[in-house]
Amino acid sequence: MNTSDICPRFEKAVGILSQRWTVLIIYQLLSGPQRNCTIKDGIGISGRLLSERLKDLEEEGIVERKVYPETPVRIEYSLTEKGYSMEPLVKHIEKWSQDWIEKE
Amino acid sequence: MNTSDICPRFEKAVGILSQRWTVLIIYQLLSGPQRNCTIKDGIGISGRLLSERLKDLEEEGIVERKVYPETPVRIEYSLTEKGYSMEPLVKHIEKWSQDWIEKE
DNA sequence: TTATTTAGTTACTTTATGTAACCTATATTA
DNA sequence: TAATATAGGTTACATAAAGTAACTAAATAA
Repeated sequence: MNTSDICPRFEKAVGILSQRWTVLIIYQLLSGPQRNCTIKDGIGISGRLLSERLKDLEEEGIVERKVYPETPVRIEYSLTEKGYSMEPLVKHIEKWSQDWIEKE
Repeated sequence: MNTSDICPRFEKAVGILSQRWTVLIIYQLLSGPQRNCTIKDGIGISGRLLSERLKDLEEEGIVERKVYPETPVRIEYSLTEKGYSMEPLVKHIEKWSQDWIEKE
């Protein structure tokens, strides 16, 4: 039985962050809107998981999907306001890693 | 093929954070050294996973395990210096969740 | 001896992740 | 027209991680 008394919002945020690839996708999108294949090559995720994560992040209101009916069609993903609100947090993780993770 | 060009230290940090329960265990230990069962009840993790995570975190140098040969034996877990260095990060996550995760 | 307590393990089920092949739509080329 | 290429995405299947519950070990108390 789960008798924990942790704030549900905090738990939810932790749940988002602790899903594999989420932070790296947001990190990648911090350099601007980009298409599927660019994110893929940028962080080394598989196509299947990238589609799944982008869909999740869209549902969370963190990522936005835009279709440009050009030829060929262009589909671009970008961060929403909520997504950009995570920038300081992502940079904080990056900073911490520089200070506390040793070079291998 | 993984052609990503992400800083290995950042990747490592993200790997730690994105392991389920890690952040909650550290969060719980921020209120001071405590034993297995207290952490367990505090965050609602199963005994099996808690043991596994504490072992991982000990190996990462984030958590310290101390045995007090009393009767019955008391085993206490606490944050190391490295563990405490994550406090601002954890608080940052908490703050973000208050600002951006809606009540359900 | 028997029971109790706490930490931790074992065995098994369910869910998440990884990999590769395939589908669709459109455009380009032979 | 037919074959090829490209990008986004899905399907099918294999492996790894997480969840659940029962069990073990060590030490002490009744």
